[in-house]
Amino acid sequence: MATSQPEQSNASTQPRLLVERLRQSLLDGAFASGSRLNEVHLARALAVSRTPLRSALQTLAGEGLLHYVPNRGFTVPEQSLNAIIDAYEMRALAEGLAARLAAERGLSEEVRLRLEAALRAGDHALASSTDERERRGLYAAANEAFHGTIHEAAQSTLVKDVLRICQRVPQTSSHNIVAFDLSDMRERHAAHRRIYEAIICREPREAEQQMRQHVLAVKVSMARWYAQRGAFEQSKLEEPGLTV
Amino acid sequence: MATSQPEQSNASTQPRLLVERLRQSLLDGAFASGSRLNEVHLARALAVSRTPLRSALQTLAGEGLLHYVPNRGFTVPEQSLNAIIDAYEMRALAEGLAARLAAERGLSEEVRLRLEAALRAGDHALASSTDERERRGLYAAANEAFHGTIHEAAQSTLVKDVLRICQRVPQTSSHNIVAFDLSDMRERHAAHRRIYEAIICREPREAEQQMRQHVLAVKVSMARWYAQRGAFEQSKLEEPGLTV
DNA sequence: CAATGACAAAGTGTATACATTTTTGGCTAG
DNA sequence: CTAGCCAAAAATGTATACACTTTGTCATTG
Repeated sequence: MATSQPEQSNASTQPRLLVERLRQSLLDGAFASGSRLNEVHLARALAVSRTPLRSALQTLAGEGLLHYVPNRGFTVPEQSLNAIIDAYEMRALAEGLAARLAAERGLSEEVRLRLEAALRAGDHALASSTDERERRGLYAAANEAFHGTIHEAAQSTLVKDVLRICQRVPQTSSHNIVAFDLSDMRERHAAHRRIYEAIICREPREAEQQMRQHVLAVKVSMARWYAQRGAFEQSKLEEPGLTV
Repeated sequence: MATSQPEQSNASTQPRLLVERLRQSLLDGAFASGSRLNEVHLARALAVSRTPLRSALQTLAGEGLLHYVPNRGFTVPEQSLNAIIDAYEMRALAEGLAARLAAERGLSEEVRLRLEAALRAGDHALASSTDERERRGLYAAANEAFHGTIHEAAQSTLVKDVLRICQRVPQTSSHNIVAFDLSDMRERHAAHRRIYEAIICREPREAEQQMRQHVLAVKVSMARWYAQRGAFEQSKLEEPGLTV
């Protein structure tokens, strides 16, 4: 097939692209929790052969986004409510560290501009009178841009990787803000601004503290939302380790 | 080859075993920092074909233990001194969280016994009059057992994975204690006991605090050691991002 | 009728051939 | 003598065939 294909030579190779696509799908919850991924079917669906697909799956398993059992293939891990809470605790610490490092090391001009752009995008999302659905989309993008920029500003591959791992639980992904109502969003946005100021003023402790509280506040919103939704949508709510 | 081999059917498959072996080698520094891993040579050296080897390499790349560039294969990432420091900061937070979770959730009988065994092993290592080299080995094992047991006790896959990532920097691996002298070891051991007590007494805050301080103390020992050693062994010590 | 064992089907694991890309070494032109 | 280019070699990427393992089904048996 490789010979018959025009091969656009995108500088990126198949496994790399597959990792991206699959990660996105997994975070969007496109695959049922606990389900097995059939290599043959999936390869056909993605129009690649098993080899590059397996490469991608192995990588994702390494990241913890998939679970691998030797002769039984790859499965989508089931997340318990406990795991989601833990993920937020971990994320709060890691994002806090990222903010602290950013404050310690300072922002390059380019990064500072991007951070400010993200804040303005948040302003815009909250000010716009568009429908609820669109506002949510806009704010999610601004939110993701804000956090992503700080992750970069920390200039630590390790911290960035840890944060990626923390967001492997779809419910903690920063572009997933279903749990927010409008007042929540306003509060989050104000927190973003406080964090930004602490970083700009080079106050590491303050930046870390603000960021931690911010993420923990998100945790509470999320937990509240799940408690409400879970109450009538899913009756299998039993400790310990209820799966959502 | 699969057909000619007796195939001991160890319930574990080749890639799995390879991941273990390679991870160990990488953490032990068996491969030069920055070097490229040649798939053909490595496969021959490990007596497997390229396919399972690549599986293992992809997984390790997913963990961040290797760096992968599309048409250029796998390389051992170079660690800057900054990266090592960051790794300790992150590890301090993650281990602290693990200790807190362990204290919150309590220990099963079996885990508690293992933790106590690790402490006794530490006692033994410090009390024994064997030579310096053997003491170091014994203490490293006890240290690893202590921390590893707490990681399990936290009962969080995510926290465990984060900790594994933190230790991908060889210099932060808990079985790597080259930086300790005897008084260091005694101090670390005393800290272990305090952490153990906080967990047993179900005091999450205290456990987290003690663990954090403990890991940060290790960071200082390590940094001191590198500063001394680096002074005469490597002259390329230049900010920023000096590679060790 | 339930339990069990054998067989078939499906799925994963591995080896290998070949395509594509990168690297290397030498050659020529300036 | 150096710079740049071309071809050959080496290394990585992908497809595919086949081996092995698991799983599901059906018939046999207690």
